[in-house]
Amino acid sequence: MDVPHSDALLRELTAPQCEAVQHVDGPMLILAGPGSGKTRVVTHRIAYLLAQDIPDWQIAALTFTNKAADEMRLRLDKLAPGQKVWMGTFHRFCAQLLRRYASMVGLQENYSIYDTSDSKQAMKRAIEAAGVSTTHASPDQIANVISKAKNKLITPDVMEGQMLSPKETVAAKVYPVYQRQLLTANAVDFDDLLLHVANLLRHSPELRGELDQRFRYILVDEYQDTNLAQYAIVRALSIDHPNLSVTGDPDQSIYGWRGADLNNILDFEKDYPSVRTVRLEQNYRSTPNVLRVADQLIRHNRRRKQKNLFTDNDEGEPVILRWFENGYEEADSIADEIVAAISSGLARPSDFAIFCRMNSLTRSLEHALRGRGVPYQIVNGVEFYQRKEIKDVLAYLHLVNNPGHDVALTRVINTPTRGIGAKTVQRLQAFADSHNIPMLEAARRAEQIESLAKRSVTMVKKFVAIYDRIAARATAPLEDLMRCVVQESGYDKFLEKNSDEADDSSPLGNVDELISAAVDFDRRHPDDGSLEAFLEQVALVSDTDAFEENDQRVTLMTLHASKGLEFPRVFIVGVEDDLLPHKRSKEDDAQFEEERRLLFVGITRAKQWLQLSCCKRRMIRGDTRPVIASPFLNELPLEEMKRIESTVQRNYFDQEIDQSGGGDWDLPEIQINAEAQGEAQADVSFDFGANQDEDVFSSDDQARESSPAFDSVTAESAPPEAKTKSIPEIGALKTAADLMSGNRPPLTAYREGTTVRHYDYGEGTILAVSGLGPKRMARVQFADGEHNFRLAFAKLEVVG
DNA sequence: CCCCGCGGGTTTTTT
DNA sequence: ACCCGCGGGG
Repeated sequence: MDVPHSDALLRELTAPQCEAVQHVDGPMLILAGPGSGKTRVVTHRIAYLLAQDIPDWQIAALTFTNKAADEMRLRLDKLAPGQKVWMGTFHRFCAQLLRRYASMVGLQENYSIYDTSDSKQAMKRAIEAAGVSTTHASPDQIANVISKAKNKLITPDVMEGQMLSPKETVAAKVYPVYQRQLLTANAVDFDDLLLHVANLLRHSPELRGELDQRFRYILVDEYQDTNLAQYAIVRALSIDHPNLSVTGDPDQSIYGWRGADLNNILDFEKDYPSVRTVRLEQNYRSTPNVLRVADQLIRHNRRRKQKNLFTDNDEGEPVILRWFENGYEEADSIADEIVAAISSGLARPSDFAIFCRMNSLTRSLEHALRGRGVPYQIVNGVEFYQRKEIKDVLAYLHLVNNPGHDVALTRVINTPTRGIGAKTVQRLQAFADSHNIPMLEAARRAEQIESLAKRSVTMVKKFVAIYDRIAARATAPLEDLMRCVVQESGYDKFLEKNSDEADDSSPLGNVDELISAAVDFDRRHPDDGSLEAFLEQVALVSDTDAFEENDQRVTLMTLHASKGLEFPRVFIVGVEDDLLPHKRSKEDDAQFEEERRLLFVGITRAKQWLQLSCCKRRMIRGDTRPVIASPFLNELPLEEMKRIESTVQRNYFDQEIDQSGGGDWDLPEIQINAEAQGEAQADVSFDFGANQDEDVFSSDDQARESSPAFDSVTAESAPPEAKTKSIPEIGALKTAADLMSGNRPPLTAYREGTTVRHYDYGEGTILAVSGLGPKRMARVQFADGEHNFRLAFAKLEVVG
């Protein structure tokens, strides 16, 4: 490791930043406003600690997302190359501790991490076993109550003794059963990762002392979003060596609904009386225009610490507040504007981000962008790893890694169908429950289960044989193991039957992509017990981790996912009552204030330009309903903002009557008629699969290559009238699409051994290609190392 | 045991 | 609009 020089680290830092960076021992609270260079301060401080000869293994930096940890690691590596400071999410930190001390909480080290849907399954089973009725508390509600309890470190026995609401009473009966079943399955849910570690530290003073000693310097990011369990963990690790430094901003606390406790940051100074508090109030990100809007808004919150945000940046453009007739118009207008800005050369797709309160609102935006050939990425909940075929294959792996994983067994025992029905599974489960053994064990003893038909016993035994053949390969490289799973289980035949070769997002293509992920993992982790590590990584990836920077795409995401990011130009849609603030968060002040913070977070992501919009009517669950503007809008400095109201008139059926366009908005009109638009969209979606989860879209040469209809699509999307009426617009559309694709050789031009050139990396050789259609990947060896590309979008020139 | 069609609930945000 | 779970027919 290269130890940096202290002096060099302090150059180019402001006085408060320097103060924070030079703080070494004792607790510190960094109140960091949005865009105040927080990551810079944290990385510099770690480098500073290293410069004081503090060993890297004594430092741990905890973040909320892997993305944030990666970013931090990258930046720290520039200051102190080769350092081995522990960086990662709270959950990963706990997962690793728990691997080591599993036996102390009754687990084995190969324990599984249940994701939300796994634990939902497990919960249903526990409810059944506990024999409670779900008429007054749904499984979801019960799961919620239990999750909240875990976040507050309430164990089943403690819960039993408390005063409880009717729902909580039901949950309290399920809770111990659920926990016992998890232990039998050698599994934990997300909350358990924290809970087990917190309990471990509480009940074992020796271990606590040892770890406190080991992790002498702890840094916590986004401290305003920690819950009680997380609080307890860092507290326990900071008693003998209270060198705990936390960064956060009470105004950006947006995870209260998940157990985050704002008091953790508001009371930090009480918890650690010797604390040094540093305020970072200068903003380096946004224009004064944006900042004033944010500040005016957040002043309306009561539970906060007063901050004085300021910036030296240029005034910039006024923030825009815009009304639309409905969600479609909103989406179309935004998409048009993005196209106009891109085609005029003023901006790149990656300059834009669109935020919304709910994932479902991205639908119409997606549609509008897709129709115009604008590439975009959606950072949303329905991710790759949630897909059925992916979960199926992973479930086999889970079962190999942990034969006690009952959720996985239930999932795969009849996938693909092999004559083991629900009744049989139920009987296996009952047998397993009564003998307190995993279901796989019950399956092995199928002949002992009296209620099972002969035929079922045979089928179950057959499954066990399949499993054993797969499990025999447990220590093989992941790629081999995964191919073995797909073959032995018969899943490959099942996939072929259900997959459409042309459809890129087909199950087959997805499984292929999973296998390439495994190949990639094998390559990066040649030695460590890779199956377990792979499964852990998969379990702990978050939605926000999917966000890719430096990618020439517009970003669509929820306001929650936007935290920690920044974009030159930001649209926030649906700033409407009952949506933001959300209907269900208006019960109490705390929730209402959290909604306000959510908008604050969104606003402060914008660097140069910001538009808030709301609609007069919005389609909700199928039908269109009138909506009113968000009460938060009245809290903004409206007089200095640019307000635009759509003047488009609509008839009863929501059809446009008057085309006079939108107010003082001076965009070129890029509307093409509705019919043509519809057709173009239909055809385009045919090429790429009408899949909402598809994270990339572009009408590039890929489409040309695979679709003979491409030319007619172009013709149809630009009807003759439109062509003669508004040539520049059509030109603009084309330019926008071209920008995304460039002059790209056909995908078949990229093969193993092909020499290619990349703008940044220079010349290189293709080592391997994999995947299908827009997901086709190439691994390329450049002078400075290997890089992976999505061929459909990468700027790779074929040399020679 | 498997497949298909219907009806009801549902979406706020996610490690 | 969409997803999931349930019931009936094959």
